[in-house]
Amino acid sequence: MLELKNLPHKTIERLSQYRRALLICLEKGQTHIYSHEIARIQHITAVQVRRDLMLIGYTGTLRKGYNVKELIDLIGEIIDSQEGINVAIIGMGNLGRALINYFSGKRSHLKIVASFDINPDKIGNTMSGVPCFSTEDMEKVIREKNIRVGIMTVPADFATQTAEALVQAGIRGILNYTPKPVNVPKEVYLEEYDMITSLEKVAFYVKINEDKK
Amino acid sequence: MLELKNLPHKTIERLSQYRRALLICLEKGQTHIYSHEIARIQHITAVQVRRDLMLIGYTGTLRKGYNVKELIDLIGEIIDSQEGINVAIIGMGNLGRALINYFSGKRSHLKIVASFDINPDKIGNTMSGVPCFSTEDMEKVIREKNIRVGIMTVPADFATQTAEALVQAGIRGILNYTPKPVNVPKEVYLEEYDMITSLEKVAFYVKINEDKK
DNA sequence: TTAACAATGTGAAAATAATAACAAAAAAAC
DNA sequence: GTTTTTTTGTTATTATTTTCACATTGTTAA
Repeated sequence: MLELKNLPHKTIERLSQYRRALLICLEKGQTHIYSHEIARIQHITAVQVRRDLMLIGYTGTLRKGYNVKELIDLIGEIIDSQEGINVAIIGMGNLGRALINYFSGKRSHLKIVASFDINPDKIGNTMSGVPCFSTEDMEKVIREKNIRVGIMTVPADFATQTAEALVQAGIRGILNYTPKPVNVPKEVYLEEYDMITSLEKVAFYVKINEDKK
Repeated sequence: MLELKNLPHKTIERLSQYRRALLICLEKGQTHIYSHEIARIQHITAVQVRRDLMLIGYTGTLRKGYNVKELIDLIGEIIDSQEGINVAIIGMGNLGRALINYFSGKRSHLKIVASFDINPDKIGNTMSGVPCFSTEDMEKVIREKNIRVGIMTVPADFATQTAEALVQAGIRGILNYTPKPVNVPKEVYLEEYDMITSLEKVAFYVKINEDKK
């Protein structure tokens, strides 16, 4: 059987991206797509696409390319959890709200079912169908709603305690958007992303490009 | 001379992160730090830290570690642009606002000097000191204010045209937060980040971990 | 003084990821 | 019906990134 565990991390990321491109193609009524078409959309090479698809065991049709619908379904089988995964957003600031709007209804297997905040004005409200609870009730709500992934969008000063509370509540994965790295036990999958780093990276390469001339 | 061009991309990202950790140490009055301390904060190995510092030519003191202040300054010399870089945010939705709050006053060499939107209610306002202009005036403002980096936080449907307009205005780097990949000429540095991909990746590894048991 | 320790710095090796090269075969062109 | 073209699938190669292993050397402690 296909060993999902051994798929390169980068391949996982690209599969998610291929699927999104493919969903757009499907909407447009396109039934087949060539590796080089996917590649052009994603700014990568066609070989890379074919290799990724090879790794997941998908076979296209020579000279016709890949069946859009089939490939979407296969990627879903690979990366999605069969029973779906419930997600919570912790911190209903601008970033938390951006994420809720952004995700709402986008992926059926990933459902944002709760948000948390400490601001009493926000608690009890609903946004894009997602109810906001008090951070104090986090453990209770996470267990009741079977929430397995938490997205942290709290201020940096609350990062540590939020991560601890999530772990305490039995969370299985954390996506940390605060600029402060957090520690979790190894059975919790942690992905950190820091916007300042991305911006500084862009600025660095802009500088380098200018020096070059 | 040190060849900045040849620093691995990953090293650049980590340097930005080391600096942030170091700034916190500096605030706390810590004068020296060991490689394994930096490593623990960033969830990486001490060897990785030492290797990165070796690449930028920084030498610590045996058994005392690295001088926090010196290292912060050196990282600044490496990744910052001497004359500073002006940045614009295009799209004043939740994400755009989150970024403005997030960055404001954080890095002196990276200044967000303008934001753009199509909503007349937002145009003319100022947020965290950043004035909002009409998207129609983008080229003019970007040239006048010497903006070199643009952060795209517009809805996906506007991604393509926004990127084209930025390129047209002579931008040198783009950080694209829309879920739609864009095309730019090779002299413009492009960094794309997609929140759905990150969330799907977390969900995937959560699934894998659970299957394992 | 000298042995043990704890840290840095780095060449070599391993792991991971991307690219090149090309065989195979369906479709199109002649 | 044969040749050319186009596209997939895959092996081999190269490039990048991380880790290992260990020499080196201040510092501490016996």
